[in-house]
Amino acid sequence: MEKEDNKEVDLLKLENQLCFSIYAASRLMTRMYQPYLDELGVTYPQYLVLLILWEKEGIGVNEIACKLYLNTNTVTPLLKRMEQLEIIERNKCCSDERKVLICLTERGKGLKKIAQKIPSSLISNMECDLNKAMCLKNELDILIKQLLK
Amino acid sequence: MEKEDNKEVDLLKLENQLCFSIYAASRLMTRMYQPYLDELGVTYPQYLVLLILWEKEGIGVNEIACKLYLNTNTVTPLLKRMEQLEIIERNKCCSDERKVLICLTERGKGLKKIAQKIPSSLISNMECDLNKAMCLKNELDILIKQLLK
DNA sequence: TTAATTTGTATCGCAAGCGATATAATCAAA
DNA sequence: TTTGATTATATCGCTTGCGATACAAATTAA
Repeated sequence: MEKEDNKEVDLLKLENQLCFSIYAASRLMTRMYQPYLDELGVTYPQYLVLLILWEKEGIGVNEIACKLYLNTNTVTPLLKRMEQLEIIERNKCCSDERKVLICLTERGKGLKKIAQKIPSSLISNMECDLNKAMCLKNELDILIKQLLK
Repeated sequence: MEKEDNKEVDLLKLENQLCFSIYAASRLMTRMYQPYLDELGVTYPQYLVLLILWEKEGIGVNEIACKLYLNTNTVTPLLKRMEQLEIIERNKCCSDERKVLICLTERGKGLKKIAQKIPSSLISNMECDLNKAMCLKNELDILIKQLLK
């Protein structure tokens, strides 16, 4: 009985929260990226948009939002800021006037070359075991799938 | 030579970013907490502050910020909002007038009872393997230690 | 004791992130 | 074809989150 109670109490400790570990790791990771992002002149979410666009251009706002698991009302102003920075272009789709298609500018394309070194720099920088990192990523991806259900 | 290039390109794909998995998992986790937090009438970071205060009261702003790996300029307004909600009290420390000591109000203490069920609800809700979850948490905590260096 | 430094919080400005809502274009149905 | 529903994006208001800066209390050095 009392054990049960203690168990409940333990589960409410900050140090036992999986959720907090994810939350903290996320912010600390972004901080680790900061110097590289400064070099690119973008923020972390903007960098994620670039990753998508470097793979495939001419996609809609919603497709970007889906890939990032973000709401469109987060992505819309994000993209507008990137347009201001002249990294991307936003053009109405001819066949469907509701859609806004996102493309890279030459500047946006050019940033890819600078970004190439980021992943390897980070890996060597924090001397992490690549296998362990991949393992961690797999477990997180499983969790994400669960959370999306 | 060409293989090397492809490798670089692959590392720049969104789907291969450990960082993105952490970032996405973090936001999706918070969304999972949302209904429970609504019941408490607090946000997720505010909930984390409560977890700390339920363990130990009368601590300073900086101590809270350190535990959460947040900057004090994030925590200060957060605490002010919690004061507005009458969940906590902010009182100047007698022995050191610079310090602001944070305590729970009766209301803040009372929320703990409602929160007790959150961890177990979440666990059963997303039918996750507790061992796997703990394993994931351990790996994240190792990562966090690395990032804090 | 006075001056310089450190410490603890707070303020400002900006970029997310999201719930709620709005708006226009498209599609479906009557 | 006109009405109603759906889709795609945008706007609003609020809370983080953080870099830069400010400021007062406390500590140290002189």
